Amino acid sequence: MAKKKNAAYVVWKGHKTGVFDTWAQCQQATSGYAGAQFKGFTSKAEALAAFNGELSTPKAPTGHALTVDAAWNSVGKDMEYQGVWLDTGETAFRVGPIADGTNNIGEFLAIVHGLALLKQLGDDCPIYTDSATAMAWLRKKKANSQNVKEGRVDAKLIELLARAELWLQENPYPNKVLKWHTKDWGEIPADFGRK
RNA sequence: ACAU
DNA sequence: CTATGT
Ligand SMILES: [Mg+2]
Ligand SMILES: [Mg+2]
Repeated sequence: MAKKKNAAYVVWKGHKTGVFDTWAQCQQATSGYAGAQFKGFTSKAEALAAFNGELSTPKAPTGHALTVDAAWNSVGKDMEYQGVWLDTGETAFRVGPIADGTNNIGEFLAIVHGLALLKQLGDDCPIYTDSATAMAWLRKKKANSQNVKEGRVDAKLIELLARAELWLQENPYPNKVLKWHTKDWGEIPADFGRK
C-alpha cells in the first residue's frame, strides 16, 4: 500500500489552532501542549473541511430514518409516544395516552416499538431519539425507572416495559439508534409540540 | 452539569 | 413552576 503524503495539518487543540501547511508548523503549534489534538490530511481542502466541520453549525440529518418522541404531563402523569418518518413526515405509529407513566418510559418504549416495526418491515434505517436516558436504557436493555421501583407506575406499563426488554434480549437488529441534537437542529419531527 |  | 433520568 502506497502511503499518501500529508499536504496539510489540522490542529484542533494546541498553542495555536487552525490548518497548517507543514509538519514543522504543526509541531510548533502542539508540542508541549497537554491534550493537543491534531491530524494530517492528504489535501488542504480535506483539512479545511475537517477543521470547519467542528465550528460550522451542524446540519440536521435528512433522508430515510424513523424519529421517535414521547410526551408526558408531570401533573397528570399521562404519557404517550409516537414515531414519525424523517423523509415523509408521516406518522408511523402512535400509542397512548397511558396513565401513570414517565417521560423516560415513553421515550424508551418509543425506541423499542420503532425497532420492532423496522424489523417487521425489513428496514435497516436509523432511529433518532432526543432522549439520552432512553439511549442508556437501550444499551443496557434495561429500563432503570426509579418510579417503577417506587411503585408509582401503572401495572400495564410495567408489563409493556418487560415485553420491550424481552424483545431486545431476543431480537438482534441492524438499526443504529442515534441522538437527535435538538439544540442544533430544532425539535425532532416526532415531537408533540406541547412545550 | 447534561438530556428530556 | 413541577417532574424524570445519566
Ligand atoms: Mg423527547
Ligand atoms: Mg418532545
